[in-house]
Amino acid sequence: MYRYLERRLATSVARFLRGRYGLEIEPFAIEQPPKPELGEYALPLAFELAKKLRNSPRKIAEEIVVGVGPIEGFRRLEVAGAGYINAHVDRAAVALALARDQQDSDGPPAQQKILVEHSSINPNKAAHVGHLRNAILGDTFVRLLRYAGHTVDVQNYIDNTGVQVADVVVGFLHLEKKTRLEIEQLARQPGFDHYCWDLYAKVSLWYEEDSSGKAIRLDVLHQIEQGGNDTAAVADLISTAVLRRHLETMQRLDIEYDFLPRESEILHLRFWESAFAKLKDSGVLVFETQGRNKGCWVMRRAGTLRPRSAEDIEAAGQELPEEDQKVIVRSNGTVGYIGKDIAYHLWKFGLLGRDFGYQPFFRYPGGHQCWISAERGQPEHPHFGGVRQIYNVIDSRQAEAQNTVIEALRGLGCGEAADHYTHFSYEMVALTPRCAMELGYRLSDEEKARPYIEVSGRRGFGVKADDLLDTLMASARQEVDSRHGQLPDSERQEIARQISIGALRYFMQKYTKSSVIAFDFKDALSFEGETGPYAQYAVVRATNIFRKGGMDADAFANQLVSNLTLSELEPFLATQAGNEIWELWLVSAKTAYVVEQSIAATEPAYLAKHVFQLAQCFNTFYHRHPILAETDAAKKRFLLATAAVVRRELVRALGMMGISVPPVM
RNA sequence: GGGCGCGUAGCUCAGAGGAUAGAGCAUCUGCCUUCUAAGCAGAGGGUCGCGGGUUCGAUUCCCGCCGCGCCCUCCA
Repeated sequence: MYRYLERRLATSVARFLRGRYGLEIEPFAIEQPPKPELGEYALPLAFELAKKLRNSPRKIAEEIVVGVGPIEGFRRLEVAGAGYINAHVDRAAVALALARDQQDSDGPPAQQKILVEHSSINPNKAAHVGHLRNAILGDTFVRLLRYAGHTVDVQNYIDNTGVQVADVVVGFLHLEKKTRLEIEQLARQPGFDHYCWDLYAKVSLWYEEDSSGKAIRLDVLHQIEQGGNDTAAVADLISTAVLRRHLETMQRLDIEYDFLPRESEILHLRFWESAFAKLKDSGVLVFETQGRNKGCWVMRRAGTLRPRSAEDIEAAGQELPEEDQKVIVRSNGTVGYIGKDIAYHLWKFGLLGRDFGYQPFFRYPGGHQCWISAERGQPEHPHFGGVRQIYNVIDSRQAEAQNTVIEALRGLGCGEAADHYTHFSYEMVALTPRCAMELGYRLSDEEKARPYIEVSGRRGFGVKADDLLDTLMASARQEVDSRHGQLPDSERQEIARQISIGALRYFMQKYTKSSVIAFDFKDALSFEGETGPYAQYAVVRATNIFRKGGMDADAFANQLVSNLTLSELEPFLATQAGNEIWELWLVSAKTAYVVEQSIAATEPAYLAKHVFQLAQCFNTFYHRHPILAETDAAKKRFLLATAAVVRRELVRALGMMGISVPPVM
């Protein structure tokens, strides 16, 4: 609604500017005035035009206000300040449309499938807070896209043949001298991923102390990549068990996947062969015959194409400077991970000419089936890949690698695919020095002085996802017990679960992507202020009003759709006194607009801010208007309608954040 | 050295050409006989890293510095 009116306003003003002055200056800025009584939209347009039209901003604004004439859905335009044009909407009409839950119709959404890749955790140890940020951002983005009407496939890429898995295999076979049977037994234990966490740190330490380690690692890695041997079997056993643990951890947060493509299939189904041929033919890859990278197939690293003078290019010829090279195929003939990634992404866009086999892997309690790649799959399976648009939720440290893959696609003549390849880049989760010390890690003086310290799997340094969830759960449970001791244990448990998830998911989404999260238990465990539970609590309060009043909140909201009339809203919104409550309706009307912004900017934090604003406005309203005590029947109905609509929008927006609301708190 | 990002209140962060720079936490002062205080109201707290430039207007855009982080391996 908000978005729709903004467009209508822009079109009308643009039409006038064209007709009256012959000006084409769309798009122009449309912002929100600082106070509700100043209207819903503000155009600073006249300031810009002042010089062009040789007139004062105020005069121009007046001319525009008079000239544009009436716009459907708007009460009036007026000049304010030194030359702002403020637009006032027809409040009651907007509110009625909102109460009726009328969605802006942009025509049918494009039914093109979108592919979102997120999580992609190395299956060699337990997931940590950094992985949680990735998965939560990715999952919320999926929910946003689905809310906007898109069909989305969720993929979680599994690097089950890389060095990280090899390291843990080295740990089991060479350090702990475990047999395959013993590893199998361990892998069935509940905390297997946590066991691997410690083992991985132990192996990393051992490499530093024992120089023979690196050679063993290389040998193990080669055997894993090759497949069809005992070492590879052990690696598969370990990575599959850890993967299951990761899926279970994410399940705790209501995060599910559709498909798990594995690197082992990318290798064994020879995806690279097809990609390599294309890359050579198109000249994206060149064979280096001298210098450091002699004998390798290399390509230009993304971001190194600097504008150079003609002479420079002449002198350098076709040569790619060594520092701008990225090795894709090593001199021993093996492929690096960017090469595999290029092949994988050609598959995503349906440009590779090969496909995975598919096997069912994990069934979620709701019945949803998650598939995994296989060399020989089932004949019947859903179709994955071959999409037109993709989003990769990968942290910013891989920006250059991601851009290199995009440039490879472009170089292959797949510009269309490259344009629809979005690296959903976000900053890492680090620990505050205080948090690191609380966890018992020794820090150097230099580290203590830093604002944050990077998590390191190699050092076993970080906060494990399950541990954080457990801590949050215990803390929430304590709060629930202190308030609702009379409720049965299972109910208290479920409420605590919802609150702990709400706290965690909100925490991970309230920061913008470009901000490093310096993790601290104090902030993450907070249930007050700008947090998930704050927003959940606002909904619970709204629910309570209806319950105490002998009504059902959802039923009431549903009735409004057909029941409510313009004349019931008009008297309470069109007045000065209505400003404060109108703000609540206005913020509620913005949900669709915020969703659009969040998707366009790949920024879930916009949605989190919106949720908080809604909850905050509602709490103020709640405090100022004792609804059930209201004696004026018409006013009471209006206040109830307000509560019902805000509640609906809050539940909806929280749902997109993957946060559900308990019945009581 | 090159690339990317960050620097805003004591702390953690929003804001990205426009109206008086915001929020949460922390500190202090009030408010539970009321639809639940996981809440509300209020107070203090700012040379928006520094210096230039563009503009009617810059915390926001451009340039140059300074500080911090990440990436730049025939690792993934």
